[in-house]
Formats: sequence, C-alpha cells, structure tokens
Amino acid sequence: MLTQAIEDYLKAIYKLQHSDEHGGRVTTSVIASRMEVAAASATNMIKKLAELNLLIYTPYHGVELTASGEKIALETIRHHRLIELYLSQALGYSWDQIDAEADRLEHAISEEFEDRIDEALGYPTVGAHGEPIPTKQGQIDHPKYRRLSELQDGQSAVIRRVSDRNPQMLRYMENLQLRLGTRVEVTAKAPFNGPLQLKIDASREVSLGLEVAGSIFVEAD
Amino acid sequence: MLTQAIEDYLKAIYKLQHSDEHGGRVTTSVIASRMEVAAASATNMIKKLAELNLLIYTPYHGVELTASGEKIALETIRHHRLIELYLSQALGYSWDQIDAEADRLEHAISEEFEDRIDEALGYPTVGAHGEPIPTKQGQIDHPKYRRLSELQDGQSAVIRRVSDRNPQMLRYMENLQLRLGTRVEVTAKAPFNGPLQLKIDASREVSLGLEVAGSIFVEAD
DNA sequence: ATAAAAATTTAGCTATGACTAAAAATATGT
DNA sequence: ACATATTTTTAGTCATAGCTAAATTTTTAT
Repeated sequence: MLTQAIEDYLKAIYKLQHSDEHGGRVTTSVIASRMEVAAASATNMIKKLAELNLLIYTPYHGVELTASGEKIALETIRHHRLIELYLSQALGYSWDQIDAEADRLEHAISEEFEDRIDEALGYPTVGAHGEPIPTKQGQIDHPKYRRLSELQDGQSAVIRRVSDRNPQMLRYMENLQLRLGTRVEVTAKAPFNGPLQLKIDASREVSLGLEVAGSIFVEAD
Repeated sequence: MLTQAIEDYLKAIYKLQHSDEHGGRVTTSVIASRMEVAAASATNMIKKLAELNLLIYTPYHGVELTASGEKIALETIRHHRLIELYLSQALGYSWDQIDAEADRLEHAISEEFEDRIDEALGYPTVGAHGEPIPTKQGQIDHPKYRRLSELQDGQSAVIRRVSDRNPQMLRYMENLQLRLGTRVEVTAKAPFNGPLQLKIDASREVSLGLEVAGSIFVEAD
C-alpha cells in the first residue's frame, strides 16, 4: 500500500515539476529541501519510488514522475485542495490555517469522504487559494497567470491565485482583503525593486512589497 | 510525541477497562485481540506505554491506565465520537460507515478542527451510536442501560445506544429503522435463547436474534 | 500436588523512513 | 584543463511497530 510518506513525496515532486522555478529539472536537493529532510533521506525515498515504478530516476540528475506516479500525486493534490476548500467554506477556517490541516487529513480520508465533500461543495474546479483541483480522472489544467509584481504601472487585474507556501503571508493578504476575485490596480511602482502602490477594489490604497506581490497571481485586463 | 498506535492502544484499553465483559482485568491477550495484533506485539507496546507512565503494568496480570493515560484515551475518544457524529449529521454517512472513517481521522485532526465541528454540531453530549462524548476536560459519565435482550416479554423501552463493533449489524439495524430514540416493545421471547419478537415504533413487528438484541441498549419504562 | 494447557514474555527478525559521516560524482572558476 | 566546491550517493545507525518461534509463567484439571 501507499504510505503517507510516498504520497507526500509524489505530491511535492509533481509540484516541483510543474513550477517554473527549477527549469523542469527536479533534483534530490530540491526535493529534500521541499520535504525538509536530509538529502540522503530523499535519495532513499527516490530509490524506493523508482523501484515502485512511480518515477524515473537518473542518479545524480533528477527524477521524473511516471504516469502512475503522477496519478497518485494528482489524487493526493485533489484530496488536499478539496479538504482545504471544505475547511474554509464549511468550517470557517481562514486562509492561513487550511494548508497544515489538509496536509494531515489528505492521507486519512476515504474515497467516500472525497465524494461527499466534493458534492457538498458543488463540484468545485478551483481550490481555496485559486489552485486548479484535479478531476477524479486526474485531469488538471494549469492556467498561466501573471504575478502581480510583473504588472506595469497603471495596469488593472483580478486576483486568481495566491501562493499557499507561507501562512504568515496568507494572513497578511487576508488582512488586506486581497482575496480571489478582488480587483487590484497598480498605481505606482517604486524603482530598485521597491514596493508597488496598489488600489484595492477601486477604493483603498496600500503599499505592497515585491515578495508579497510575487506571491499573488492575477489575470490582467 | 504521541503516535497513532499509542492513541489507538490507550483508547482500546480504556474501553476494555470500562466494559463489563472482562471483570475489569485488562490482560495482554484481550488487548491483542481487540487491536488485532499478535500477543507479543501487545506486550511490546504495553511495556512502552508503562515506560511513558501512561499505564501501570503488572507482568502476566494486566494493565491499568494512569490519569495521564486515561486523559489521552478520552481525548482520542472525544475526537472519534465528534467526527462520527459530524460524518453522519453533516455529510450524510450511514451508521455502518462512520467508525472506520473516524478511526483514521481521529489521529489527523487538530484542536481547531475539534472545536469547529463541536460548535457546528451544537456541543453534543452523545455520539452517533449513543455513546457519551467526553468533554474537553475529560469528563464522561457512563449511563447504565439494559440490553434489549434482557427485557422481559411485554416490556417497552427506548433505544439509547447501540454497539458499533459490527458494521454489518449496524446496517441491519438501520434497515429495521432501529435508531436512537426508537421505541420498542418485546411482544414475545422464544425459549432456549431463541429470538425475540419486537414491535418497533408501535407499528411494525420483527423477529430479532439475541446477538443483535444484545447489541442494543435501552432505557426501559 | 502436579502435569498439562493456556497465557505471556523474551529473543530475534522485518519494513518504514528518518539521521550523520564518508565516499563518489558532478559542476564551477580560473 | 584541472583543482576546488557542491551535490549526490553509500554505508551504517536509530526508532516505531509489527511478526514468529521459543521460553517462561500462570491457570486449570485431575
């Protein structure tokens, strides 16, 4: 059977493969760093996953998920995102709390549970932070949104996704009422990677650092 | 930290201590049988739990939970029963499905989750099968109900609790609409441990085997 | 009281998944 | 190109929690 650790690794590797940050090459150290384990531990697990035909392992050069590895990753991600959405919609959790809770629950729920919350949520296609939810059949599309930090002065856009990596940052965004669907307009950009001035919902103005702006993905007009 | 296995053993031992079936003496073999592990495995875990001061272990003679062992057991049981009730009330699960799901979820949820479903359920004191739900402070009372099988011919009573040990039996009870609060009357008792004749809700008549009747706890008039 | 049966513990093994330290391979800078 | 730095793998260890087989203790029956 699939252990929790296997699901966690496959999920992390899937996300790394589909992030633009590493040029598609998913190496041992990147995996180890994301999983917060020693590199040697990651090597061990990678060898086991290769043994199980869940990924292709080229020693010293990285890994690539096989079809069955990707299937499991997507099932795990689907669980995670459905649970996150349920926690926020049905139980009133805030943005910054749902990831940690879902990380534990995603391994504990049955297909029955998955189906029931899917139904209760009205068969959603987008998660609480705007991420696409894979279908039960493992289909997923990756809409390419721009980072708020890349917008030019004067551009207006709608928030479509936020990074869920940093709970503190999520709480900060929530405090600023930067939510999915919120309209934002860049009214000024400070030079030398300085903060940008943002008009939120055509009313409030805030100054936003580039790190936060880079964690917000928008659809520009 | 507390592993899932530790919580599971403590929960099982607590329940065994408070069941009338073993005369209060909770031995290795009883624990092993309940946990569905080999006796040697139970011995190992018992020694570890004793080491952690969660129970008092008299080799060859059995165990008794300490205050801290009981506290953990009751927290785990509280989680389990709140989750069971939530699954049946909020997500429409049937009686026979909730135990297995809760067995996994009870170890994965946070205090936050516990509090939120407790609130969503209106701070219930009784679980889905009629078991008392321990308070957050670890208080619990054990109302003594009689088994339906012990009722005399002609006696009437209300169902207050059912055993959750056997999912198939739970499904059978549910089919017969034997629910918490349902009024039943014993209209006949066959001799030689034969079945009893039952009038449900003052309308339908069914014949019920002693094994099932012994798994239903009632409050007689 | 004691022999046989049953229950329990001990000893030793397995798998999972982490770790550190050392060795090996790859990448980088001049 | 080659020495050095970095990355990765190997080797060996640990904790958890299960297992079987053998030894020991307790219980039961005569």
